[in-house]
Amino acid sequence: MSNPMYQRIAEDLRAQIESGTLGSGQQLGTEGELQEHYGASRNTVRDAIKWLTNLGLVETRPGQGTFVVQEIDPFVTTLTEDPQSGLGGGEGTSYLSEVSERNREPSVSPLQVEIQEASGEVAAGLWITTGTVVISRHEKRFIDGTPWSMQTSYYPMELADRGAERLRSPRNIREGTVRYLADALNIRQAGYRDWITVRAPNVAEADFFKLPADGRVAVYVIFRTAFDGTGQAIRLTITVYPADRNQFIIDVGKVPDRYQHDTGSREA
Amino acid sequence: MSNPMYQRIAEDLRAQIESGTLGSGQQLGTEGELQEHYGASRNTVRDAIKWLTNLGLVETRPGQGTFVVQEIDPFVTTLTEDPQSGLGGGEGTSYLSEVSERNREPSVSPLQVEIQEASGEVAAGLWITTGTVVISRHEKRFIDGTPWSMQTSYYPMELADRGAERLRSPRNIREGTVRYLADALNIRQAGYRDWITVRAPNVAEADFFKLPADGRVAVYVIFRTAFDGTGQAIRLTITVYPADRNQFIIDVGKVPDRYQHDTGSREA
DNA sequence: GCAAATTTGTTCGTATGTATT
DNA sequence: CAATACATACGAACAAATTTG
Repeated sequence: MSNPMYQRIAEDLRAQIESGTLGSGQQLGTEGELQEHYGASRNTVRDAIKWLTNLGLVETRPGQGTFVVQEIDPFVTTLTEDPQSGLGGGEGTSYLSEVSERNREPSVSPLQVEIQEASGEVAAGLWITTGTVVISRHEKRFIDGTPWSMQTSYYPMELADRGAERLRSPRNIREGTVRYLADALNIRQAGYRDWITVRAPNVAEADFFKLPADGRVAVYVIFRTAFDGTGQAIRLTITVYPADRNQFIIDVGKVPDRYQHDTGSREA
Repeated sequence: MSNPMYQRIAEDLRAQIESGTLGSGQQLGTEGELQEHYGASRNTVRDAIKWLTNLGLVETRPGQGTFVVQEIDPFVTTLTEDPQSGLGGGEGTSYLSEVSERNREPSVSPLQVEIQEASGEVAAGLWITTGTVVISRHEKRFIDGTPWSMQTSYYPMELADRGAERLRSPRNIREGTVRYLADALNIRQAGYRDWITVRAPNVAEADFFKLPADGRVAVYVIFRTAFDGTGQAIRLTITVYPADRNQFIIDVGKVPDRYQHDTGSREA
C-alpha cells in the first residue's frame, strides 16, 4: 500500500483497538516508544495519534500519555409522547422521571429567564417574523453530575400579555408549562414537531459539556415546535445534546415496552 | 489572552467566516500569504487551518488552496408514520416519493441480498441471539446524484422458511415488504421503534459518501425495529446517513402540514 | 500536450513550554 | 525538584495535485 506513513501507523493502532488488543482506557505506547516501534519521527507519530483522536478512538492527556477512550454509558431519550403523561420526551418534568427511572441521578441548573428579540433561527421555529419579542427560559441539565444537555424554550411574548404571567418569572412552573398554558389561557398543546440536526459545538457548548474545543465531538440540536389545535405555534424548545453521550428513541404505533437493547461493540 | 498562536489565527479566521467577511466558497489566503500576514511559520498556519477544518468551516484542496465550505442543502426525512401510506419515514417506496415531493431526484443502487449470521448489533436489534441466520437486503441511495444514505434490512430466516420466499430474492418487492409479509404470512406490522445514534463513519462509509477519511463528518445510524401485533420483532433496518446533508423530523400529535422551516445561519 | 509555477501534503529535525507524576 | 510526556513553534526538504503559460 502507498498510504502515507502516519496513516499506516494510525490504521495499525486502529486495528489493535478495534480487535480489542488495546482495551478501553488502556495506554498506547508513549510517543517515544511508538517512534522507535514504527521507525518514524516524532511528528509523524503525532500525526497518527491526531488522526485517531479525530476519529474519537483515543485521547491524549498532557504529562500522562495517550489512551483508548472510555465509552460513555449513553443516555437514551424517548422523543415520542409518553402515553401516560401525554408529555413529550425530554420535556420538563418528564426529563426528571425518565432519568431516575433508569437509576441515574438527574439535576438541573437554576432557570434563567430573558426577554429577547427572536433571532432568525427562533423566528423560523416559532413561525413568526425575526425581531418579534419572545420570552426565553433556559436551563442546563446533568446526569450523575456530568453535563448532559442545555435546553431553551421560547414563548411568544403575547402569551404573557394575555395572562400567562408566570412565563416571565424565573421560577419553575411545577405543573409544567403545557398544563399551565391550558389552565391560564385555555391553550392546549395538540402536537409537536421535532427537527433533528447535528453540527459541531460552538465555544459555549464545548465549554459547558467539556468537549474538546476542536469540534471533534458533534452535538445534536433538536428544535421542538409545539402547536395548539389550530396549528398555531405556541412554543419552540431548542435542546443541545453532545453526541457522545446521547441517543434517541422514537416509537410509532404499537411497540413492546421500553428497551433491553444493547448497542453493539465499537466496530463497523 | 494567552491562547496558542495557531488558535488565535484560527479564531481570527473563524470570526471572518462567521461575520461573512469571508463568504461561502471563498478562498482563504494561501499558506504563504497567511504566514506573512500573521507572522507565523508555515506549520503554525497549517495547524490553524487544520483546526478550522476539524470544525467543518473550511476545506483544503491540494494544489488549489483553502476554501470556506459550501453548505449543502440538507434533505429532511420524516421518521414518523405517513398517515396516508401508513409507511414509516425513509422506508422502501416512501423514500422515492418523499424525495421527489421536494423536487429532488432520487435513485437507488441494485438491491444486494445476503444470508448471514446475525452480528451482536443485528441480534440486539432483532431481539434474537447472536449467530441466528438472517436475510440481509442492502441498498444505497442517492439524491440528485450524490450518495445520501445506505440502508440494510435484516429479516429472520424463519420468515422465508415459512413461505415469504421473495425475501431471499435480490429483486425489489414492489408493493413493499410490509405489505408482502401481510399478504404472504399474515404478519402485520403494528409499529416500529427508531433508535438514533451518531458516530464517526467507518472506512467503507467514508468512502461511499465521499467523506473526509479522518472522521470529521459524523454519520447518523438509525436502527429501526419493526414489530408485529404480538410484540415480535419482524425486521431490523439500519440506515446510515451523513450528518452534513441529512436532518430528521418527528411529528407527534396534531401538527400543521409539512414544513416551511428555514435553518438559521452558520453561527452560534 | 507539456513544462513551469503555484499550492497543499508528508516527513524529518530541533528547541522550548506546560502538565503530571 | 526532577523526570516524564505531551503541546507548541520554528525551519527545511521533497512529493503530489492543480493551474497556468
